[in-house]
Amino acid sequence: MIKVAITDDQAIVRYGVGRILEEEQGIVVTGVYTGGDSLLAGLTQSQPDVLLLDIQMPGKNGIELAGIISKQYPFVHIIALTNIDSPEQARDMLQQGCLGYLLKDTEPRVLVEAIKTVNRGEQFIYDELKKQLLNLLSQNQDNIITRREKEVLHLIVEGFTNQQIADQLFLSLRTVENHRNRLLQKLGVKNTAALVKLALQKKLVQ
Amino acid sequence: MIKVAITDDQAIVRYGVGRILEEEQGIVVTGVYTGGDSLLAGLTQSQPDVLLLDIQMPGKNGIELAGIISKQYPFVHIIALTNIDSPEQARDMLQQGCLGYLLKDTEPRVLVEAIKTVNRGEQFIYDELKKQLLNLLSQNQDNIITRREKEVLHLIVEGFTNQQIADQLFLSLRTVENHRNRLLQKLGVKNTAALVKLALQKKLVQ
DNA sequence: TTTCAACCGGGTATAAACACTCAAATAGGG
DNA sequence: CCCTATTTGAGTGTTTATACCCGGTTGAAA
Repeated sequence: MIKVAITDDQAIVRYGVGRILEEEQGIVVTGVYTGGDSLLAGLTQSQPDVLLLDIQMPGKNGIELAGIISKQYPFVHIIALTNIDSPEQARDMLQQGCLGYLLKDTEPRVLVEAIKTVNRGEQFIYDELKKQLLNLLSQNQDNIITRREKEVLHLIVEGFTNQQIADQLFLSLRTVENHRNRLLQKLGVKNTAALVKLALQKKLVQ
Repeated sequence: MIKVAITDDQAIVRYGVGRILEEEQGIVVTGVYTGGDSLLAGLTQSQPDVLLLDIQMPGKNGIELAGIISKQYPFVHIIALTNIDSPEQARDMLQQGCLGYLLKDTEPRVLVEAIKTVNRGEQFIYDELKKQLLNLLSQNQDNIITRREKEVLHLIVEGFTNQQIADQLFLSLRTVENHRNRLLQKLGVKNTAALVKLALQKKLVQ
């Protein structure tokens, strides 16, 4: 029997996953938690073989939690279960020690398959995501935006002029212009409009 | 007994909502559908009192479906059940004849309350959304962006310069400059960066 | 028919952004 | 410590954008 725990702030998801797993022989649900705090408390009592973990939750988010749990309970295999189809987020979760990444529109049999796979200590990632993760890696190799550049980019997106940015960061106007030019180069765009659009879409800034 | 139907492409949600409603006296689930087509087919056989309808679905989306159903079966009361907390989307759904708008992180008792409320033909919208809808209305009253301005705005966001936009739209550079200035005025921003950010965030362009 | 908003175009300025090159100080990893 | 990437600053010039102004046309509504 594979012991599975669920952590999700949405009651609908807790009920839904719970029912799917109850109908499955070989799987038993040993814990249902509504958030990070109750999860961490529950883990001190009993540890599941597989933990289904939501990412967007009030309080501690799934990324933090995955990091904490995979260090403290390395034998608990974590599957991220989320609504958001984002390779960036998947990468973060995998780096924190998750073995699986699933979307909530996953079919029940796939969910069950994923649980059995990670229970054996193997990774479970759907093919489309694998591709996206590879793309992300190749992108990140040449698109290294430095801390300072990100800082300047943030202020550009907020609508400040170079002079205003220079004043805020205690830099000369020239320095800010240079950072701005380098951003245009690195991101492969030609003007402010495209820069802001890219920054917002790729979530380089909040 | 209130007859309730569920339409959602996510199995987890179908199971979860199903269980919540089964535990409730006074409510009976008479239909569970995975998408628009099976829903429309099912409605020809039996009609629920309340329909829980997802918005993001492959094929026909919830907004289309709500329009069709509220015309064809005006006695079926529709509640939008979605992950996306967006007043724009809520407005669209309500305009299509929905009586309720709920997020999937809704607590079971609220879900049940919503069903009972719309079953009586009353609207069920949570307070926060009411506020946001009012804001949306007041914004739309003074922010009347004309067709042409929207067209220019779209091309600005795409990263084209005024000259390029002029060429594409067969206008003089001056005309485009004027449109651009009027956009800055109307939207109350001072430069391209802020304009693009606002346009993307307020979804004035795709 | 008048009125009004949208649309198109222009004039004249200044401010800001963009392109390219260069180089010194600095912080961080090996 | 050295090496590298980052950060910072500057020179010089061109291109775009922004801020005001103005008037003519058109189509739809009052």
